[in-house]
Order: sequence, then C-alpha cells, then structure tokens
Amino acid sequence: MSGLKEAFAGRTVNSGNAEVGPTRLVEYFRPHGKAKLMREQAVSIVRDAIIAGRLRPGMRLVERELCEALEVSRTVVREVLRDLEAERLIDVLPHRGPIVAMLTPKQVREIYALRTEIEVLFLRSFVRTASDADIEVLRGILAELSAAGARHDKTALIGIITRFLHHMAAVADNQVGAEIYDQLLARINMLRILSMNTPGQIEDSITSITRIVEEVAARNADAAEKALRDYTTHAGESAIIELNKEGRTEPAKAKSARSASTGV
Amino acid sequence: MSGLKEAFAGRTVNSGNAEVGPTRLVEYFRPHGKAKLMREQAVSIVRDAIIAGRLRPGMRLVERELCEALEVSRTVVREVLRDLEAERLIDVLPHRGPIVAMLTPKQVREIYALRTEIEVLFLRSFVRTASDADIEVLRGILAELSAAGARHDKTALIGIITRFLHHMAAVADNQVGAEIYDQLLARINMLRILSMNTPGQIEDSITSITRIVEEVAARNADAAEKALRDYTTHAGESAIIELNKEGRTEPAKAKSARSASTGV
DNA sequence: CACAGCTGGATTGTATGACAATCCGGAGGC
DNA sequence: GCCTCCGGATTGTCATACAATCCAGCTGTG
Repeated sequence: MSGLKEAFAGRTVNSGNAEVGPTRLVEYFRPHGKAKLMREQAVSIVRDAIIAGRLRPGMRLVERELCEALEVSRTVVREVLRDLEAERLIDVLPHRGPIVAMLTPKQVREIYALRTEIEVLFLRSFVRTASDADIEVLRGILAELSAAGARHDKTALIGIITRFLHHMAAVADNQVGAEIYDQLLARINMLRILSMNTPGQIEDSITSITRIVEEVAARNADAAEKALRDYTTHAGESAIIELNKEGRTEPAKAKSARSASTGV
Repeated sequence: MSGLKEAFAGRTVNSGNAEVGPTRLVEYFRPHGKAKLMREQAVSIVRDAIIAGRLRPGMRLVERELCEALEVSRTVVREVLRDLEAERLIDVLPHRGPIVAMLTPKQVREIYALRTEIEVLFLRSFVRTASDADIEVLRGILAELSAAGARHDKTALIGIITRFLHHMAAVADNQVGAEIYDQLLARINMLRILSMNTPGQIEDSITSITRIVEEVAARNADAAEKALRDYTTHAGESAIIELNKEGRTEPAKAKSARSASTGV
C-alpha cells in the first residue's frame, strides 16, 4: 500500500536481519550483546530505513501499516515511536501521527556545530589519555574506512565511522558524551548518507580523517582540533548543498509538517 | 505499598497538578501550549518526582504501581518509561524493569563538562546576536532568580533558571542545541537540587550568574565564557560533594543496579 | 552448615480487541 | 469561491490475556 515493507528491505523483527553492526555509540558500551527485544529490533529497522533515506522526510508513518510491515503488535509500534521521537528521527503531530523528520538547512548547521564541539571534547581527551595501542586501533579503523571508501559502500562507512567515534569516546572515557552524541548521531548519519551523494565527498572525507589521525598520532591536540573543525565545517556545507538539491526534486508534499518549518 | 503516590505529591494525570512551568527548554519553543496528552502529563509528574529526589536513585519502578499511582493504563505507563529512559532518568534492566537512574561522580563530571560546552555555545551566540532588549530580559530573569534565591525556593529556582537558559537558546536561535541540552537538563536539575543543600550554594550561584550577565551586558564574550566556566566548575564540584554525602547516608540498597556501576 | 538445584510467584514483554477523541478531506449549501 | 458539516481514518487510551523471564526462598544433599 505505501511501500513500508520495501523500505524495511523485507526485514521483520523475527527474521534474518542482516545487521551491519550497531549505529549507536552506546550499544557498543553495553555488554549484554544484541538486541533481543522485539522493540529494540523494530527500532533498529525503522531507524536504518530513515537514515538510509528509504523513508523520505515528511512521509507519514501510520501505526497500522507499521504493525503489518514489522509484524509486531501496536503495543510495540507505539513504544518504538516514542524511541524514534526521542531521537528526533520522527516528528509526532498530536492526533495526527508521526512523520519522518525533515531537516532544514538551519537545523543542519546547528547539528554540525554541536557535533563539532562534542567531537572536540572526545578528541582532546583522547589525545591526552590514549596509549600507543589506542592510536594503532584508530589507524586500523582508518584503514577499514579507506577500504570501504574505495568500494563506495555507504552503509559500511557509516558503521565503521561509528566504531571510530566509539573508540574515541571509550578511550576518552566519556560515557555521557557518547549518550548525547547518540542523540545527534542518527541525524548526523542521515546527513552523511546524503552528502556522500556528492562526487568526491567520500574521498575528501577520508583524506580529512586521515589528517586528523595523523595529528592525533603526533599528539598534537591543537592541530588535530583544527583539522577536525575544518573537516566538519566542510562536511556541513556539503550536506546543506545536497539537502537543497533533495528539496528541489521533492517539492515538500507534506505541508502539514508545520513543526518543522515554524519550530525552527 | 511503596510510597509512589506520595512521591508524586498526590498528582495524577487528571487533577489539579500545580505546574511551576516546564522544566524543559523545548517545551517553551512549542507553540501548542500545555501537555494535553495523559502520557505527557504522566512523564512530567514522574520526571519532577525524580528530579526533586522524591524517588530515590536505585528505587524500582514497578509498572503496576505506576499505573495505580498515576491512574493511567499500562499502555501509557510503558510509553512514559520509554520517554524517561531516553532522558536517562531511569535505567531499564531487561525483564527486570526500570530503576531510578543513579549518578556516579564520574558521570556528574561528564555531565558538567558537556553542559559547559553547550552553554558556552549559547552564550557566545547570545553575545553576538542579542539586542539590548534581549539583555534587559536576561536582567529581568536574573532579578527573579535573586528573589527566589532569597526565599530559598528550590523549585522556583529550577523553573527560572530553565527560562534563563531558554532565553539564551532562543536568542542564540539554537533549537537543536536546546534539544540536546534538554537531554542533559533533567539530570542537571537533579544535581542542582542536590547542590542547593550546601549552605551558601544558592547565594554563590546567584553571584556567579550575576557576574555572567554583567559580562554579557558588556558584550565581553571571552570574559563571559570564563565566568561561566568558573561557575560550572565550581557547581560541579559542589554537586559531587553532595552526591558523596548522599551516598553515605543511603548505603546503595539496590545492588542489582549493575549497569550503573559497570557501565561507567 | 554450605551449597547446588528447583520451584512458584512476581514482573516484564507482547498481543488483541475495544472505544472515545480528534483530525481531515470532501460533499453539500450559500 | 467560500463556509459548514459530516463521515471515515487515525490516534490515544483502556482492559485483558498469556508466554517468557527472573529471582527469592525452599529443599535436598554432601
């Protein structure tokens, strides 16, 4: 009816579910392994679909359709919606239901600004406390990143960069930072997917990240911070450009999404 | 049975409910007024009880008891729990149920560190863009703060300081920042209540905030930032001291809260 | 007495069906 | 063309049911 099942790539809570790996920092901190609860699996599935853009911003998510597509009860669906709402991946209009969140250029700028400050916190802590082994791990992840970049495997890139950040947060020993970062992470990843549409963006990003790692390895906090700020500034601009392109092709059919236009 | 009703101060979702005002930044941004949904009211009630310390950290929250105390169905209670979980006010142990989140000194330090960075973002934007009228508003709120401080009215202080921050965020025109800050705000407010137990802390805080406002009024961003950092550093230390005192009087009877000890 | 294993009660996780409240698109009237 | 009203669609809430899981305490054994 509305293509939800396809958006979820055939995944339902109790089926194969080829997971690439968590795309949330805090999940790496949890010892208790994979999500067993149907609710958690359902959240993952919907989150992935939104981040990957298979559910377009502004699209309505009707509870009954979600139940059918995910093959879970309304009880679960409604709890899932609360989770996604907290992550700001959906906007819930009272008595109207949820729509996939829409990002304005202004919001994107704000997200990148905050993201930058938190990453700077991680980075400076990391440089201060990382052992040589920690830095080697970072180099290893960077190598994976390059490999995935060469294949232009966007999904893998998102997963690896999440691991990269988790490693920084873990060494920086900043759990609350990771929690807060996660709140932004879903939306950051949406934008990452988007900005990867720009030709050359993937290569640029990897070059920038390589530069950051080099400065970190040299224990040069100030230079690393500067490299990071250059990177996120550039990435942010690129994301906004792509967002505007998107906006042109998709002429905002959901006019009822007032919260996204006035609220900002 | 377990004193939940008293912890909620007799409030249920459909009764008097003397609200002091939102204790969340984003609620001020929303035009659509007060929470009408039972779910939202219920979240407010439980959140307030946790922040005010009427529900002690480590205390179990049993769904059935919450249903009775709040006079709502389990559907609503479970959605409320998802909200509070996202706010990190409760820790949910799978198949065990939620407990009121416990803060370790390390978490407190992390919270204050992040809080500081976000407030600095607000502050610098504010100084850059605020009109004279905006600054007058800030002075007005400061006056209210002093008045409430003189009365040692903790609840009012929390409400006013939330307005203070919202005003900064609004003028700084940073909605995403406000959203993220809110994720920390509940826990910050817990700590505020706690640190207000220290004699003289309220007066110190107001002195510090006055100083910040003065620097802002002088359009001196660097000095304002320094004043802010001094303030939050001091407040953080004070909160940790009070937290340790609390820990001594209340000998952690909830030994099952493993996530709070290992997870950090 | 210490301790491993078992059991039953308590609690969560999920499903189902029901119904009032609310919203919206469109029919009909002016 | 615009306003009003209606009915269908959807959300918000409730009540109930039951399987899965966990844990405290009992039991039996050495």
